[in-house]
Amino acid sequence: MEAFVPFKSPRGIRDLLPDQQPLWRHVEDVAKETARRFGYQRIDTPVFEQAGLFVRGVGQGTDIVEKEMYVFKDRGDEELALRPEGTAPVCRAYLEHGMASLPQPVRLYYLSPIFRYERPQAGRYRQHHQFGVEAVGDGDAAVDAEIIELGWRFTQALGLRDLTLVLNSIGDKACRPAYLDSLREHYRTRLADVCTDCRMRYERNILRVLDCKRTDSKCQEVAESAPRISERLCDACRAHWRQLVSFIEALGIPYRVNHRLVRGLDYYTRTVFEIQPPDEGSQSTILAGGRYDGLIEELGGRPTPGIGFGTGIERLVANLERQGKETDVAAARPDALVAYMGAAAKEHAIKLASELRQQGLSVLLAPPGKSLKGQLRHADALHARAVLILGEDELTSGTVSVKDLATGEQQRVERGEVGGALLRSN
RNA sequence: GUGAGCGUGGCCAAGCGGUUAAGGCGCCAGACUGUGGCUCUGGAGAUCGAGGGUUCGAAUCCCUUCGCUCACCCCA
Repeated sequence: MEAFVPFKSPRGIRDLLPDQQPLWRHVEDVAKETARRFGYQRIDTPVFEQAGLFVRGVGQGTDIVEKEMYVFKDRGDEELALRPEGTAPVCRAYLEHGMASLPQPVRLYYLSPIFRYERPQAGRYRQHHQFGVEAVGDGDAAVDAEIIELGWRFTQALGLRDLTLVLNSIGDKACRPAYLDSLREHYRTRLADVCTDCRMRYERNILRVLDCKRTDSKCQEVAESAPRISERLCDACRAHWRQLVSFIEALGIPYRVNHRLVRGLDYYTRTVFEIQPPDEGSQSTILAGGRYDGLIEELGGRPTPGIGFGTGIERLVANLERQGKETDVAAARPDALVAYMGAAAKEHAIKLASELRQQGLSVLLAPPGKSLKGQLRHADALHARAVLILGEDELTSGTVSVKDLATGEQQRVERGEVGGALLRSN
């Protein structure tokens, strides 16, 4: 017989307790409001999709697909996957619902859970939540600027300080292949100087050697001396990039160009960007995104440009807490607790609580078997504003004793007047 | 997947080989019978993550395992 082990939440997956709700609601409210101002509409896609959507969209060789997806078969033997990122499902919905026939670009946002089978760590969980924004159907740099501005305004509205916007362009089908060749050429003769991870990246995804952070080998040196993609962009990509930078400057958003910024998902083209907090955490990136002009086509649609970003609520909240952000939202307090004495009063108490709730008040019934003193203590512990007392005296006179817990004042009120009295004192 | 640190009641936390495992918070109750918050008193609640070993004796030492945390990889 196995010893009984109490259940726990799965590894890397946590509860969001009542204490933390106000700050979370605040972040979500700011997200919704920012999206509204920019004309983005909410979309909710399912928590799971056909696994193939991500294999196709995100890329066969990516870590997300290769080792981080929660995949399972349903009873009909369909291969499904818990959503490991937000963009591919939105693009799937764009195609599935014929959004190509809507005015372009289609501006969408979502707030949804994301699942990745990773080793949990500070700011990283197997289930996390993203606020994501996508503009599909317009390849103009003005849309890049709009998306980036949306992300920037969002973080500013939350009150996050000292953030850095980092920009780069990684080219497109026209210019990237040649660049990758020159990058490979640069590394070919220097593989011995570089870490084992970089040697692996050299084989698997050469672009990623650029964002190696190791300092115990010559990776930094080799990466710095590598050819820069910004100098190898084709005319179209270069023009796009120049426009984007001028728009960002016109908007007065501070930014830094990092020619070594690349992103891990296969679908990115041209613009990639991140917003990073000041402290040098390892997974500190708070918001990240880019353009994905080939994705819709990859998913079976007509060639359609798109751009978007995702931002992790857990990381936003962590940064807000680190900044000492107060949860200014008052914790939910019951308006009243109904205390009663004796079996006869209990039924009246239940009815009274019910009536008051129907008037819109937040009302709790005292727990059974407690003395009046105990019931008052209970009310105090729950931060109730008032206690309504029903005892023999009140029953015979058809009244209720209303005690205000802040002032300690108590008065008899006609049974029918209680709701009004409470509403007035709120 | 790799490496390191840590696992004592709901939470925080002493103890570091030797009688019934401190304390604080929280919870429950009492302090003259229908009255809170302060104070005082009392109470419930721990097989010291689990399994094995060393020892006369282990929460304390060793091994294994699970979990948590942090870092790497990668990512929000």
